[in-house]
Amino acid sequence: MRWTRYPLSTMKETPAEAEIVSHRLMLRAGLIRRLAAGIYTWTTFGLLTLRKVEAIIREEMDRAGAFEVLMPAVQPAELWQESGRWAEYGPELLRFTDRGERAFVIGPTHEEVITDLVRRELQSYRQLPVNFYQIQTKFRDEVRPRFGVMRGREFIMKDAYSFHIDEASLAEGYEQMRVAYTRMFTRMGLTFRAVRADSGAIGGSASEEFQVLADSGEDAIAFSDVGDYAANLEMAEALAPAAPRAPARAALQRAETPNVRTIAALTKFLAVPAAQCAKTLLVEGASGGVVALVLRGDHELNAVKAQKLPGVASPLRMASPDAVLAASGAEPGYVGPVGLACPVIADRSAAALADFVCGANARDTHFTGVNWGRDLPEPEVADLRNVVAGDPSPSGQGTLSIARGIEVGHIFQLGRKYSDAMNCAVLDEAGRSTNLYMGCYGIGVTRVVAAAIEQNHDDRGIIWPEPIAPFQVVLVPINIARSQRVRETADRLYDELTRAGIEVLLDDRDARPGAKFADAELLGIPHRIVVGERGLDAGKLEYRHRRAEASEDCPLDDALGFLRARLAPR
RNA sequence: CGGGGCAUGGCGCAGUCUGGUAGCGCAUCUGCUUUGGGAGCAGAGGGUCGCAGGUUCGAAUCCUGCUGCCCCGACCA
Repeated sequence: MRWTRYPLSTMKETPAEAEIVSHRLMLRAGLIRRLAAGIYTWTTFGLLTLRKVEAIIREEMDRAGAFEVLMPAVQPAELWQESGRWAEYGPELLRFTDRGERAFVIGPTHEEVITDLVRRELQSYRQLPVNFYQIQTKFRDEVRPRFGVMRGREFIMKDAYSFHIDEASLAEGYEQMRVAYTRMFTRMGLTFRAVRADSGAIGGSASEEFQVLADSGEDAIAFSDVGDYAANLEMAEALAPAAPRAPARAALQRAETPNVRTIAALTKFLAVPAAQCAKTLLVEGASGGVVALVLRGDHELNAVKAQKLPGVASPLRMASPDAVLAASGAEPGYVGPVGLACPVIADRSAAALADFVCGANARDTHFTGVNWGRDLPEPEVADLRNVVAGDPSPSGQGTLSIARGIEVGHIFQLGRKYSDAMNCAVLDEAGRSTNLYMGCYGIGVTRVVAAAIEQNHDDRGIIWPEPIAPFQVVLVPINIARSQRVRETADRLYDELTRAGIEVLLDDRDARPGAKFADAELLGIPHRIVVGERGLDAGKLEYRHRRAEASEDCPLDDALGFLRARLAPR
């Protein structure tokens, strides 16, 4: 493509609304333009990448044996009333009526429509299992759309729904999707993890999120350096320390600690490591009263784990300062498990402490040399904390790292929720009507593009992973208006590379070199060839990969061969 | 939904407090010069100042209402 004939406009300045890198770069590079809150136009240029992502998804879904369909964006309310979600779904569901006052929704997802289709079309277990997918525009009236296309209201999603005669078949279908997703994101050149997720309200036995790793991600995930264990931080189990608790050596002593209310202050004041301190949090109990949760000083409470404990109120609520005073006799900052009347639950690591430091339940006082079993009863033990980097993996292999991720895909075993509600059944081998088991599998297609940028950029612009780059090569002729030699060489190269099937953007604008370089870097095209008088004199072109620090020479008479050796196979 | 903020040419902003000719940078167009890291000079085009009322001789500016958008907290692809 010749730049001067292409509807592409870049921006030097960033629109004020753009908060995160991918949003800024997508606007500056001209991939998207905003129409309304959370609603964007994809430009001709932006579509190049979007279509590549879609193509990879299609190929892998087809390879996995799924069948593409295209369902309507507009759906009748009756289906949603039948599934029960008309009432369950909140204001995120965009509802409207047509001229005949009939109620409709704009689909945020398509379980109802596909279930309706399948119950009409399939009659026999012989037609199963089957998986239908589509790539289609969805609408969710998000409370707070933000970050451009990352959390838009209108977005493109690949959603797939599989149907099975029994749970074993569902598990197989689910596993096939897991494999397909892994192939897709690998092919897109993204660094990602399949993460165990809380199957949550939807229910079902299994659920995994596919998270693209990026520092700006909204989700924290823990993953092992050995094997493929990965889980949401809330879900990752913190194992008990491998070593048994050390024997008590120190004597229980009372220490004056005026105005020392935090672990940080305590470690300084008494010159003890945080890992030798116990912090005691009082939370509301399930049936009134309070419960003491004891953690090591260097650990954080995991609210999801805590509120799952039978004695603890769910959702988790911290006890009020008054309740803390009433239960412990001290204000927050001096609470400790010694002599507490309320139930005490210790994190596995805290329970393994010996000779530890904790609050003495009296103002300006702590205990040192505290030991479970000797100075206070052995506590109830539970997993209460967030895992931290370096913890052993719950899989038993390797140690954990913590990273941030962007959720780009989610696969679920739904079970029979929709087939029961909507009476979606076939006849089984015995001729009995049987409701089907369902799986559902989503990918945020538009979000994938944003996530790819979040993961792959520098301060100059985007750095596209090659498989989803809008162009493979950018040709930058220097001083094209003056030098006929440069122009002719660039034209010839452009024709040659294009004929060879390479996607080339020729920057044939009469612009200064600096402006062209800056734009090429902003657009993030992986391979750059510079044509200039300087090089031509020496029979050379100049090549540089978008990630490379420096340029290298490229032979003028074999640019094609030179490039082919560097382009990713398609 | 609760809290805060913004709305002035395509983009980024000043002007609003203290009413009086609508301005700056970038971008765009023309000409000349320039050409290896976002050029210089000269000129040009482009704005119902979010919308509707009101106050006033006069409103971007003051008052009222509305709308749109952005940012901070509970979900999701």
